Amino acid sequence: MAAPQFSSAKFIIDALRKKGYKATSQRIAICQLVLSSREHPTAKRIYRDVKRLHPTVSLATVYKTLQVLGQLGVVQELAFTQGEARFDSNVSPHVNAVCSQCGKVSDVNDQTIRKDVAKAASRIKFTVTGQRFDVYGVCENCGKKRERRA
Amino acid sequence: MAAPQFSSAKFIIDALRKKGYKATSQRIAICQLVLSSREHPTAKRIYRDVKRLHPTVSLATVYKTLQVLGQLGVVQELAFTQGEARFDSNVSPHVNAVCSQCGKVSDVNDQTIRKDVAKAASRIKFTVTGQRFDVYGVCENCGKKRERRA
DNA sequence: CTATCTGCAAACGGTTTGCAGTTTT
DNA sequence: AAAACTGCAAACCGTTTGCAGATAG
Repeated sequence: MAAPQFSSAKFIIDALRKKGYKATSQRIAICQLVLSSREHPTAKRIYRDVKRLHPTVSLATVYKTLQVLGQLGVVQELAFTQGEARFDSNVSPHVNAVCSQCGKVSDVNDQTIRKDVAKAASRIKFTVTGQRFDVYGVCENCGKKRERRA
Repeated sequence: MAAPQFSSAKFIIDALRKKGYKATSQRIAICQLVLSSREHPTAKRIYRDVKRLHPTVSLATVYKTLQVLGQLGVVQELAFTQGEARFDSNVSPHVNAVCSQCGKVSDVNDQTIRKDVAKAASRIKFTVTGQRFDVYGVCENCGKKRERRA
């Protein structure tokens, strides 16, 4: 069974209409950008990128569309202590490795997370709808830069 | 070996001075409240509580003290998509079970998280300084309320 | 005595909202 | 034709900052 083409226009239009949302061209463009990105982009980043296709698009529309994607369950918003939120289209359980030097967020897939979530939930009789697992620190690249300086 | 009395005045004053911070009475009170709480309080909540002892304290002082506690490494700030951040004095790896109905955040300790973090980090050569593991959903209490309604 | 801290009020910045006009269905 | 959406500007709200006076070391 092939994975569905989450970021194909057809798939997106269908998914939107199925839930009663209208498939406007701005919305489709934003969805494609977000769903095809592995960079955990911020709203501003998406805004800049979508302006290439739709120069008049507004940041408000980007935010509204990101909320729609959240409702569709295909994007998770990651709020951070400082600065903007990032939007993650990887919705399956995984680790976000957040570099405090360069800000990059990398996904590390790990099948055991699913079990951890289930175990923790069963211990306190909690019904799970989602999860977030971040590790904070320094990525390989920034670690090397540091060494060179030292 | 007994656990250190993280929330005793003496311990806090020592820890502050050791890092060059002054031990003012407001600061000590805020630290004691945060370090002894298992409720993952918001800044406003701490502000309200500390006002009982220090009626003239300001929200700004609360925020500044929370930053100090972060620097001391004894409190972690948890930013959420909507609403205020919460402050967690449980700094060892654990799961935060966040109820979307009542907003309560419960800790679930789990020794395997430490291993998961190490494993993910080694896979991408990441130097870890901290972590956050949330599960989102409905707590036992709110689940029961739901059942009753149905 | 000096450096740091407090409390106030104003600023900040990311996100949301209200609304008039437009587009989708 | 009705319902939903866009883009704009203003509002919002949690958090941070600048500063004058107070306090700790």
